[in-house]
Amino acid sequence: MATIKDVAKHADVSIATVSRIMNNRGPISEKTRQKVYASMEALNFRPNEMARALQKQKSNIIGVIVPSIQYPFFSILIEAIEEVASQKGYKLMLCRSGEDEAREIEMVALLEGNKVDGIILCSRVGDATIYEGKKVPIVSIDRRIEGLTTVTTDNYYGGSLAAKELFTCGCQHPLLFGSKLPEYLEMNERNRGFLEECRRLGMDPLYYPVSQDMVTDGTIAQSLIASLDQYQEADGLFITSDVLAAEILTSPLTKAAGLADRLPLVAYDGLEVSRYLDITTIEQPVYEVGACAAEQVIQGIQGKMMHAYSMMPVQLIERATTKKFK
Amino acid sequence: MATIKDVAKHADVSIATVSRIMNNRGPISEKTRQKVYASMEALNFRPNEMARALQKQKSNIIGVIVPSIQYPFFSILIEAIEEVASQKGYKLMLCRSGEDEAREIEMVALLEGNKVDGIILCSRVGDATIYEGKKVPIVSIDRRIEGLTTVTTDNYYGGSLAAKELFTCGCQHPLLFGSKLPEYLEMNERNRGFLEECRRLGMDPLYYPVSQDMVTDGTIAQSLIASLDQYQEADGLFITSDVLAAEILTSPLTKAAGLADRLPLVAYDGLEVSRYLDITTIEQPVYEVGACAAEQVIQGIQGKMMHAYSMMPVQLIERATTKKFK
DNA sequence: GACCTCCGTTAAAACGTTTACATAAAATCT
DNA sequence: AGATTTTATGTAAACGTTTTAACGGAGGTC
Repeated sequence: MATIKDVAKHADVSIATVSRIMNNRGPISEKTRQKVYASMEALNFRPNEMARALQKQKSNIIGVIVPSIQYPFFSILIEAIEEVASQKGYKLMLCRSGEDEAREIEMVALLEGNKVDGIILCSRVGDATIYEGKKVPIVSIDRRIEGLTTVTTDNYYGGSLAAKELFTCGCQHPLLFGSKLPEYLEMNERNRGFLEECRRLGMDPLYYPVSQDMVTDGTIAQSLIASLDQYQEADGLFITSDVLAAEILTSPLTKAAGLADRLPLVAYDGLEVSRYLDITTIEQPVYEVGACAAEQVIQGIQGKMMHAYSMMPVQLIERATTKKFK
Repeated sequence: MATIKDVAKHADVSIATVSRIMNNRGPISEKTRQKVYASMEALNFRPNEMARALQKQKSNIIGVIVPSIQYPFFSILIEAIEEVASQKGYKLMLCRSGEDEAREIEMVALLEGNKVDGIILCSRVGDATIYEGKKVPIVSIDRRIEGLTTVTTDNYYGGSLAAKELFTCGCQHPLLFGSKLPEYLEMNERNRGFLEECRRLGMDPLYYPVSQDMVTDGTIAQSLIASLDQYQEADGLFITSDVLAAEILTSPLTKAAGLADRLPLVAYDGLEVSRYLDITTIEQPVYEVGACAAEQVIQGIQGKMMHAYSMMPVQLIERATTKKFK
């Protein structure tokens, strides 16, 4: 691969001149400029971005850390981030933390070692105070971290929308079926919003926390059946993710139980799958969250002010799983 | 951020010693080793990977180019790639080409400029001969490119499986409904395999090519209805992607037409959505394709031999959309 | 002609590493 | 004890850029 030296030699100028032409700085006569362009062309020259980054102390790389890549929420997020990043001249270094605290910490360190200019972090676990002192701008998604800028959606309102929707279906004892979450996650707000709104509306909500294991090992439908056994009075369902709801609704177990016809259901996320299965859901503007995070982190990189906290709106998408109960 | 110089000064040794300790090379007395470790600890030192890459002429970065990030096929692929890459000490630089030829070329050049050690490329469009001369190892997914190693699945067999399945449903005039594809894409083989197998079985297949636009602008169900109007004799459906099939099956238009009850349907890909909607499909081992591509590219990086061509098996997943016609 | 200014260019020192080579000290052999 | 090997360390030149400071020449002013 040709280097700046080769170009300089070929064009019979100094490397400084070539560099200045590449970066449009300093005065350059039109003649040399053309000569150098020609040489670049001839040698098929591309500057070595690593050398550049080293010298300029700026890599134009944004690091992204997600728990999973293929989970639809995250893949949309990544797509959004890449779209605004690439449009503003940044590249993406992608890491997967797998919901593992140690891995997450390691990924941040790895990105720092790779001198990324900024980091977008979807942290789900562990103590986040370690991120406070960092000099590289970090944007956290869906988790408030002291000192970092956070982008999230209005989970509390989303939860309350779900409650209202079940209320209009005539529910008295809606069952909240979703992961037990640490307080510090914004997602927890959707549970809180739901439960509080239920009480405000005079309903008597039930809560059946599920563990992450059930989701991955395919016993989730089973536990729903179990929970309905336990809470005989349950007359409505709030399942806190579309994917969870899809797994449950399409399981032979729940189909046999005629679940879909017996209980109104509201899910959460607004992913494609909810549309395919005609599930009422609370839609989050996932794409916008990603875009906002990317914009924020770039602001930070450029030394401009970042928001401390951005919250995007959510909305109810009314579909069959509640409509047919009205 | 502390550099190797700071560590050297702090430990009162030369930077060469620190470097040697970092890389476990050359003899080092236990005493200095401990001293240096302590200094690294104290200064919270992390080597600058860009400087390292520059010097060693090896970045430990693999570039990945996909048309879209959020399309499930690709997000699974990326997840698989990242899994084996990170396990072998490589990082990922992720690019989105958006099915755009110019962008794709630009992305390859960009990755070269960033000195990635290898590239995994999902090329869908344009003339691929430009990639032939490259010195960086490139693995192409689902597209044969002269001189590069290719990883794909047995599309021809997949197509023929679909034909057989429709045959056992008693079809005589199955309709192939899928994107019109350039010859050079392996995906085209699934069309060929389907059509040829149909003829071998004595069926008389129909073919309605769809354009990419219909998929994105939501008129896909409409065109299916149109195609069925045109081919009144159609008595079975092969839709060449799960997502397409899902869009069609869940559209109000086709629901009204009672499509699902009238025509047996085989889709393609084996994505989650096919399970949710209980669609018979041909499953591709997407994860394994990604893993294989990553392994191959790493082989190439290490100067070992790469396969010229790897083909993974596919399998029929029989579900409701054909079962109920048997 | 001496002095200044501007313009175009270059030489050389960074950026943070690795590594070939040199060297000093310690250990082993006569 | 001296010669030789081995072990541990340091010096300095790379890697491919950017950028500061310096420089030579052209043109203008006095």
